[in-house]
Amino acid sequence: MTANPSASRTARERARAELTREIKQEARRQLAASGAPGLSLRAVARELGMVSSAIYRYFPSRDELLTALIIDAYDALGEAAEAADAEAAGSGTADAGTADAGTAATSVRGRWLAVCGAIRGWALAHPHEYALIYGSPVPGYQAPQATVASAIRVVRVLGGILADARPGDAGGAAHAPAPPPAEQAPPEPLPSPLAEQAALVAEAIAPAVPGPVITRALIAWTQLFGMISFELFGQFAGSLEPAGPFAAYAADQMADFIGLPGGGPA
Amino acid sequence: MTANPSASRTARERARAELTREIKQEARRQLAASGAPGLSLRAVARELGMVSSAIYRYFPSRDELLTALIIDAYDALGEAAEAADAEAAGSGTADAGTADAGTAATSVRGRWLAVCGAIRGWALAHPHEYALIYGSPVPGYQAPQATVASAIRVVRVLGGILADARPGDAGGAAHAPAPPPAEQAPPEPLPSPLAEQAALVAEAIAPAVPGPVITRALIAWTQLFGMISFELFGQFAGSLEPAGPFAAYAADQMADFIGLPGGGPA
DNA sequence: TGTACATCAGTGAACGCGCGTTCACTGATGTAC
DNA sequence: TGTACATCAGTGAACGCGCGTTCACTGATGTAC
Repeated sequence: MTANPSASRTARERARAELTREIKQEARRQLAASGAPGLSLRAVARELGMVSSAIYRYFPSRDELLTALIIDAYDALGEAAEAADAEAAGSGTADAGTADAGTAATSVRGRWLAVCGAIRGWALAHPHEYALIYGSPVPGYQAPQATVASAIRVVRVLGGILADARPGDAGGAAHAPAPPPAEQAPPEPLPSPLAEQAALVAEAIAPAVPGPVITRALIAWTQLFGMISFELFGQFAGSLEPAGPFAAYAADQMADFIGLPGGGPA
Repeated sequence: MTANPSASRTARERARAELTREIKQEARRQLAASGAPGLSLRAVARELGMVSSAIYRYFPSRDELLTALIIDAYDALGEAAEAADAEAAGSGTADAGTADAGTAATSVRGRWLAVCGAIRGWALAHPHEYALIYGSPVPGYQAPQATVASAIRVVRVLGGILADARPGDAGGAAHAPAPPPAEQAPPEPLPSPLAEQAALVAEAIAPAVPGPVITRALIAWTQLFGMISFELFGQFAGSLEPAGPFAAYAADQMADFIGLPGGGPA
């Protein structure tokens, strides 16, 4: 059992990967304690029992560590959304790709509600990571381009639902039962600068979905995250707390607003 | 012209008030440069040409200064909203009280759009103060109860519009022209825990407005601030930028969503 | 109007703390012949 | 299989910096008689 080159290289690299993970994990713990601006390389090292300079073998600077945490957070949220979508769609596998709606067991509305709930659920479970990616930007820190690929995942899930709801309504088991609630808007065209922006978003996220629908979905998107931020950041204190019922109601209303089939009396 | 007691007391107090103002102003400048966590009493003092300990004659601690800035920001935003509402309502005075809708020259829809625009405008003009009050909470800082009175002002403006839209539609010049766009929701009652919450909010903000309408307005409220936060915090980068057209469209759509009279083709 | 006293703004030094990052180093792990 | 060399993880000391807050003080401003 002599070590062949690739296996031994993996041995060292495995140790490296594990410590990298531990550093990020400890950093997340500190994030929860004192927020992004309070994240300190020295404190992380201290907690891990290493000398502060050792961290630099793994992350060349504090900002690089922050970037890694941001990407991880976007990915975790994206995964949560994808998993909820896949489960709601009835396919046991977590492959939440674009179409494949032939095996869908639930309505697009059910998927929408499930994904909204999953996003909120993740945010409540990881409030400081949520704040890291959707809160005020860390002063002096500029998120590199590398983060956008992960940031877009959750949006892509919402776009996928939207796309499935449209061309022939492939995802809709619950299409017939109730009358479409508020669907007069799509005919009206968008004002000029917005129409082009919506077309670009559609192209990236939900092809063939008309501009007004995309725009309404973007409104719902901002509503969802605005609501979650308000809940987490304390704006609901003394009024809408606990916010669960409001969040569920809002998701349903926004499903109507976008024009997803189904709805009506619960 | 000997100084009488009250005048001389005012002389010293006036100096005190002015320096207090200057400290806050400089603190705001630093907020813009390095964010809330980077705000430093020493740096403020340095910039004002005083020794760092002198600040303690004016603010007993860093947190107290932060609190003062937060209250000022809420008040500034509230004032901006009130002023926009008053102007849209046609009364030249800035008295944006509850009713007095008899002299209203514009529709409640116009007031809604004006206030949404003013809120966004203030946020764009003061991004760091906006982040201070609507961004991630400053770690280790707990906003005291004193801030809520100011925080509620902007919500009260929106509630006032809502209230004016309802009982006999007192504020609506543009009520007749277009058919009410999406008003089937109000009849349906809210689920239990939400209904009570909505009733409490209505009582504080817009009495006599039914729960479903209040709830829709709260959804619109979260949408508005979610959208502004996304714009300021960079989530629209590369898609909805510039965000003006989207913001205007969204405000209009949300006016429909709440059921404000008017609307239709622009 | 003048004097004795109290209040208050601002000073300067100090306390004790933590931070990011660099650098020359030791010693272990892996590689090539 | 054994040896000589290269790579890499982690050490410990140091650099230079800024922070919030306290404290005894000076001197100016205001107050009471």
